[in-house]
Amino acid sequence: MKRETQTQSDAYEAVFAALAHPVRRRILTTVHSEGGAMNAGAIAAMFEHAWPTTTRHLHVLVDAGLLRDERRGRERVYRIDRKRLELARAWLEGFSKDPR
Amino acid sequence: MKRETQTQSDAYEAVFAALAHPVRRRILTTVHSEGGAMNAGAIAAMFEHAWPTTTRHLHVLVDAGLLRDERRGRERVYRIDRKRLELARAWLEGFSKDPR
DNA sequence: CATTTACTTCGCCACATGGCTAAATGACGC
DNA sequence: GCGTCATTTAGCCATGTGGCGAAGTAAATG
Repeated sequence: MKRETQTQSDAYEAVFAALAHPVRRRILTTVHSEGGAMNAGAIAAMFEHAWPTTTRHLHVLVDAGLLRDERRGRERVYRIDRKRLELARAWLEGFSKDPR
Repeated sequence: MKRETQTQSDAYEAVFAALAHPVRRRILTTVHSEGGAMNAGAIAAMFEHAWPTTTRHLHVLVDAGLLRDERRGRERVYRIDRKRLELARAWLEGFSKDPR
């Protein structure tokens, strides 16, 4: 789980790459609809694939800054960071405006 | 260049996968800033990589419904389809609203 | 302190993606 | 019709991604 400093374009890169996978999009929508936070077990239970596969997807989302993780005893809670989603939304919004 | 009917989730799939690559995002922003349409040559000229590589990226964007292509004599014009970008933007906007 | 619970980390493998060069296509101008 | 211009298509190869099972770790619990 690399948490390095990123340039602006690296941020777009990580965010859009993270959003590219249907499992990761579903993780985000579900966590959001559950109030913004869920633990790893509840997230892994949503899918038929093996747990390590979910862990890997969660890493991608954390590295992209779309989720933050926090240990709570022996559970791990993943929480949505809406600022990063906002970044992607703002990029897309540029196309609704006339170009400068 | 497959132009098949897509379900809604296939549409998200194609759009977000297409947006995942920096070259493809740059194609979209540049075409937009040039008024919404550019021909293949002008797009290919933006990049250092070989032309067929650009063609391939253009295909991905067309298949995702983000660009439409049109022959104009021996040139080919690519035009942005903002409706599909709107689809992605709307998906992201869901996170700014409280979950139902 | 040994076991169970809740995950993550480690290798491994199959398939997808994105780059290339070379060859094909289709329209235009002579 | 022949060459040339604009661009795509066809194959090829290296690297990336996403799946797996097995093993590891850290906190709670008996």
